Amino acid sequence: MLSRLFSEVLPDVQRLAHWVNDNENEDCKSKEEGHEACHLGEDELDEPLEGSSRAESEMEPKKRGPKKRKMTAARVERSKLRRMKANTRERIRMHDLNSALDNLRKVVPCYSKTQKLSKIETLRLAKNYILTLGEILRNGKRPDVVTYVQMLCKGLSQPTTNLVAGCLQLNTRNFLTEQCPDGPRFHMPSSPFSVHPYSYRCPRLSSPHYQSGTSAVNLRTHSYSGYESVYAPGGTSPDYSSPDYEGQHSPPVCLNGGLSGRQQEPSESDRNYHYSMHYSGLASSRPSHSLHFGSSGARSGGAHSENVPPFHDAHLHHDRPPPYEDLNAFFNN
DNA sequence: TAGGCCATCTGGTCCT
DNA sequence: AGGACCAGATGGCCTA
Repeated sequence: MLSRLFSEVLPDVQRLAHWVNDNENEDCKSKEEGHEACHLGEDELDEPLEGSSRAESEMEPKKRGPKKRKMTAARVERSKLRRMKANTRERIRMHDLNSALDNLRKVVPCYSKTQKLSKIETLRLAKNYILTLGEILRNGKRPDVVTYVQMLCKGLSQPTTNLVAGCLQLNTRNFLTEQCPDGPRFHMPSSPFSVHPYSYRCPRLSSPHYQSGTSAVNLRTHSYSGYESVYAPGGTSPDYSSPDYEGQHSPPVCLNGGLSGRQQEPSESDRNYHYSMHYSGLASSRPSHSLHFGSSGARSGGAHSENVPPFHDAHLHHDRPPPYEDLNAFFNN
């Protein structure tokens, strides 16, 4: 399934190649055209090498390394041209990278047109998403919605966590109540997560779009230290101890702050309802749970719209291509 | 104003 | 020689 998930993204990545042709920077083009027309003179073919004169070679010991060529005007010009071409290539390369990142943003659980996740947050969320899906397949059952959000939000900044939780329509109070039944320790009996004592805030994502007024979702997530416990109930967790494991470096998250949002505790069915909205593509055969709200459905849903003002254009992916049908079938079994 | 994020330029390294 | 990739530097934009 995961391979099919990747194959979904792969074409997008491959399409990036075409971007080069479609998005050639006009001004760079013209610059280059101007330089292409520049004919390099014959003089540069037999340029004298710096310090190559007999007198110099006799007086000074030979220097190691490539001999420096005298920078004639033609050589300087050609060097500039080379640099400009390199700059153009680099720019295109970075644009490709950003396009791929945009495509990735569209397939991770939470997508907002107006408030994009930062690059690093996108990568973190994507990683968590893949791990979560893998864990779901490995365990053969749906995780609890709280666990699901926790898994998705590991290592994410507070604003991103808020966004994801908002996308999931997760009730803040309920989440925290479950997560920290005995007060400020924020330690779930069912969760072996440890809690980091400090928080990481992303200024951009902590904008009102993410945390506006009553809808800010304040969740306390956990450091990576409890990863194995969550992802490997059967001891089959990936090796998170590898040196390159991002959890070592990513800012630990501790989401705190005042609670707001809905005052009512959602019922179990309510929670499942929210949960399955995220899985709507996965559980569409459940009439009471499937909800196609896309970018507007969340608002039209009415019952939950008051909980998601900052995420008005954020949506989950219910119109996903075939790879998600696997999970759909899975969650309907 | 500080800090985060980003785009771009640039020089270095590696490979063909 | 030239292209791909990378990382550092820099400046702009935005938000708290």
